[in-house]
Amino acid sequence: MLTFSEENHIKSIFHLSASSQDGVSTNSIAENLNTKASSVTEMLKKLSEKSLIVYKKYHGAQLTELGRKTALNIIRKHRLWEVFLVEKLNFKWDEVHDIAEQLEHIQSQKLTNQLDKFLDFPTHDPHGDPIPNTAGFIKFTPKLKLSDLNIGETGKFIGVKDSSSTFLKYLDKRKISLGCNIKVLHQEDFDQSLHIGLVDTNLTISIKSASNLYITKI
Amino acid sequence: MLTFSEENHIKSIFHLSASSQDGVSTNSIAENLNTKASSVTEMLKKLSEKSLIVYKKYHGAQLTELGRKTALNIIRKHRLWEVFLVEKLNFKWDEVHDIAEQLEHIQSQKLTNQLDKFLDFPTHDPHGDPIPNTAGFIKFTPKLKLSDLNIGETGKFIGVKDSSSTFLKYLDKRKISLGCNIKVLHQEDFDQSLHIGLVDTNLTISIKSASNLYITKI
DNA sequence: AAATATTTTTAGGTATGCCTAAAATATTTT
DNA sequence: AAAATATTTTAGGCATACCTAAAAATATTT
Repeated sequence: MLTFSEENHIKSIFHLSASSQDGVSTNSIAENLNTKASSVTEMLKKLSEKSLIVYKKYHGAQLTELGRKTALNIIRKHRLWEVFLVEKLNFKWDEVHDIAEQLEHIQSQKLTNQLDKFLDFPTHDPHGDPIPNTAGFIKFTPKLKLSDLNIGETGKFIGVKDSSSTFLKYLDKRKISLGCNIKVLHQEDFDQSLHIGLVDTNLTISIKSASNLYITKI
Repeated sequence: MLTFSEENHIKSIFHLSASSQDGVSTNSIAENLNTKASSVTEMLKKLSEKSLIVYKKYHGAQLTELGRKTALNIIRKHRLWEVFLVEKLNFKWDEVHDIAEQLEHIQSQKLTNQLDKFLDFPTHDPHGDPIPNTAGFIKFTPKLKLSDLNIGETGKFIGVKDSSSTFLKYLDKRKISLGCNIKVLHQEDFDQSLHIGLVDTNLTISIKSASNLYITKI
């Protein structure tokens, strides 16, 4: 049985591992969890003793296989609850994160699996992130960004990188929703902003926004 | 924002208030929460400072109006989640308590209300206990026990007093389920055990069990 | 009403999880 | 490679929420 704080650290290390080959730094975890480096150091020692991470002083942390399984189980719960909130309780996709942050810590294997079944075994959460299965297996999809497309190419919008509430609302306002097809029409020389085409409208978005949208070429 | 421990104490005081006119004793809370009297004393001071209870040294605690509202909100969440687990996720009525103990602490007014709506505004949980509404209003039903009926009288089974897993399983085994009609056929002189009649079967239950079943006369 | 028993509180201790400030180590710059 | 800078760890504190044991207050018996 892990504490909330232990679980949050494990999750943070998992997420930060994606973008770094070797150990995750103390500072990056601290920043991610809005805490201080010294607090993280303490926690890393504890997690190391519990065999959830490999920790070498001054050289960051890496999840063990057990740690990875643990992280994926928490992420599985988080994403399943997000689906529940959106599909069953009519929440918007920008409202679910904070509540799922709480629900992801509920301990009951049976609950998680029954919820999964109740939701008809969803494969992705409302932001397009894949949901790990019971065994901790997660479907890997290469992540192409809208900004990676060439002029004239079309992609299907399958997920967001930054799923902050403000960005999600920005997308809503522009009627850019998960699953829609986007064609890159033109790029502005001045600031690299993109003119894109949706089903029946064209609009302009910044290059920053474009690199927040995950796409598959079609 | 209250901690889990604070919420648990408030809830405990609420439940214990039902069976005692004046203040709830330190020891009874400690017993109820599986903790020690000294820990409870500490907590009572804190809750008193937060205006959730009225606490007089050596004379127990009583909820303030704010404390009562707080308790009812937690109980509302607990019971709604129990309904969810049984109705939507196919849990048995004896399996839901521990999970609901965790879920009752999730903070989101909107979540609670949307869940309520999703469940179609249930009035009672799977054990027959009433669910408080948003305003903290709880429907009072006089609690008659099966053991209070006279020989020959019939009652409708509407709730259990002790909803421990073992007792609920005992009822399942005997096919005694919420809502069924029970007629008291005969009482044994030797040990006061009751012969009762269900829809198509008769059986004998102890007087202890009979005083665990809430009934309305019909 | 005094003696005894019970309950409750206080005093002092422990573990967790956070903090700041100083020391130690690693990295980058010159 | 030495100096400067950045990162990480250690040391020492603080609040919460538990605990045991002793002291104080209340309740019960005689």
